[in-house]
Amino acid sequence: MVTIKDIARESGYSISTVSRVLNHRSDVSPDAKKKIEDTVRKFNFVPNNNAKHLKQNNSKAIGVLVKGTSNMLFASIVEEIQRMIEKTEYTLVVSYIDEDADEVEQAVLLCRERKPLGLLFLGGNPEHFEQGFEEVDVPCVLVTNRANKTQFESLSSVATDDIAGARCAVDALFEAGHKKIGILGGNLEKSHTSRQRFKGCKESFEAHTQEMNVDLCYEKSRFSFDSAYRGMGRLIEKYPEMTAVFAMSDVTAIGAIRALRDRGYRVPEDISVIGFDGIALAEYYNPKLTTIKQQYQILATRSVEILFGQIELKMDPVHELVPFELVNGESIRDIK
Amino acid sequence: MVTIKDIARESGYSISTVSRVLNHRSDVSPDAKKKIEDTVRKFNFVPNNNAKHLKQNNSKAIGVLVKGTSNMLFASIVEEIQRMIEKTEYTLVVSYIDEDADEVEQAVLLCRERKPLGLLFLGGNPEHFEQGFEEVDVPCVLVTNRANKTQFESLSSVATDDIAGARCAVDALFEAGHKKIGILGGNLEKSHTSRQRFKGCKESFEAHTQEMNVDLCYEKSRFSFDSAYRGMGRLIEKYPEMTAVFAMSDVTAIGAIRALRDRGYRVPEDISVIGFDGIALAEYYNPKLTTIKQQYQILATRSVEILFGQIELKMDPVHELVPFELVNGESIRDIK
DNA sequence: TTGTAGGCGTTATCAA
DNA sequence: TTGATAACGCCTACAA
Repeated sequence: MVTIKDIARESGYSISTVSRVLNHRSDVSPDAKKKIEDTVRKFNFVPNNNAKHLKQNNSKAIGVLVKGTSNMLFASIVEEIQRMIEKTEYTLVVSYIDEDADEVEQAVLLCRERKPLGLLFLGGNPEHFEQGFEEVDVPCVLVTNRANKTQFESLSSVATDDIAGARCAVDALFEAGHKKIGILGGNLEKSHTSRQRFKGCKESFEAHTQEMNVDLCYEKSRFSFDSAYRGMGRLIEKYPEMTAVFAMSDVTAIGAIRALRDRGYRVPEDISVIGFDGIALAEYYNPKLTTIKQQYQILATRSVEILFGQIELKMDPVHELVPFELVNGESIRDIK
Repeated sequence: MVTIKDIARESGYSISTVSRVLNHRSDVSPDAKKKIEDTVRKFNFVPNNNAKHLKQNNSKAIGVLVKGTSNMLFASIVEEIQRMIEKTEYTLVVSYIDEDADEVEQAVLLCRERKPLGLLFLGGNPEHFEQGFEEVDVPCVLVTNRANKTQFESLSSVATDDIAGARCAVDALFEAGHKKIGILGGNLEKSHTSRQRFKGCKESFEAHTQEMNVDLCYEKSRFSFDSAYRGMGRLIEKYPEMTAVFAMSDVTAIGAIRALRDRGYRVPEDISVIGFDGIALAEYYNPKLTTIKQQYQILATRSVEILFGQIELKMDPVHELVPFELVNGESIRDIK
């Protein structure tokens, strides 16, 4: 392994001068700079990160905690974050955890092990932050969930308004004349997102003076194709008069539609389905999914910007909402 | 930050003894062991990885280079690899690169920067390895592509037989009575996978004594929904008599089907489509995709096993084939 | 502008 | 069974 020492020896300068050149500092003569850069290239020298960070005691790493592996929206957001980070000197440490796991626990571990300068939570339960979050001593941004009610000095959030989004989705069903509406969502005890979207559903039901019988119309599933498939099976069995379903994610919607078709229902002719997220797949599916589109690029961009603001400019945490959009596909039938 | 020094002071032992306990060595008295472990717990001490690796000059990291971000098969494989690695003391460094990029270049960089103990290539061009690969001095496994013709001491491969798989796919189309078959695949100059699958197509054409007019029946696209959508548009325009298409991935197939439907063709009534990969989505799509299923779990498991065999047991490289499977969906129509 | 020397947190060698 | 102490590769006062 070639070290800074070798470069010093070969170039005829001292270790410190080499170090200065490596760190692009100004107090070096052009001569020294050139000579040293040449030998660096010649020997293909790359500084040892461990040694560097040992001294500086920081890792220039940004941690990303992704909740749920089948979440295609998160996949797009991660991709976008990656694209932004790779242009900087930071590196990304991505860690996937189960959609029902406690992200704060994982965050504490990640901080201890990798010493990141900041953390991005893709999905996450604001309530989890109430306990244990003190141990996380770096700036964090909760992405796709609001944390405006928490009072942490270092926790920002960038999210879509889940309540309004879900309400908009269910409104769309009511406006198409549907009254018997089922809901296929996550675990209301564990998933804050699901709880928020469920609130939106309730608001819509109330606004349309429609009773909601939760036991009948709500069915729980994870955010994956197969779990949604099974969930939809249970839902249609207990609520066969249903004419429309709000699925709390596009992946869920697709699992649901498959389940319906396998039981002989046509979508949207017999049953309408609306999704949530607006992933790329939505417009390639048959039928094209009508869905609430989260602007994943903006979510990603703003998250990273805010995190860097907190890390480098010591800015105060902010809580932003990113507007959503109702995308009209072919999965809703107007029965008025 | 609490260091090994603090633990030494607080426990009343020396740094060396603490280090011994930390590394589970036997030459420590039970007394010392207990006392030190207690103070470690009390102070929530975690060893500094940088210092550790600086000294040991290894990082216990496994690098994963993923070619193509929209590749859902790779996503599943990565997930599976993650699941395996997280049970070990190794950590994973995942890096996504463009599907047409040079993975060996990236590998060299990754090695220099992170000093991984081994590398997993998800997708990759055996030809790229011919130049520059000497610089990669750690064991590697090429996943989903065969490298049996290369002669590197440290390069294994675990793959599906792309030639046979593609041949099987096109055979299925011929056997359903199709004669005018289009192919939607990758860049034949840059993608080894595409080239292999294309070979399989040719074999099938020959076996069915069918002329292949490449200019007419082949169209190029990237492995993403939107690129496939546009590619299919071009293909159907230049070859409107086509009754069946072999899409070189399921994602491609879905983009293609959307393109066909948007132009008024029904699948499979008017045009049959067969995919490749067998991703989860395939059986949730409408129509269910007929496809060549790659066994991603086995691919992932064997890759990791082989890599560890090379790293820890200094085993020789091996080149394995994992069997594929024709999954019958609803996207092919029998026109005999 | 350059060089010397000390230290970052850990492991490993050697002597006690 | 323990404890000094010298590395590991780099950065950074401070001195020249």
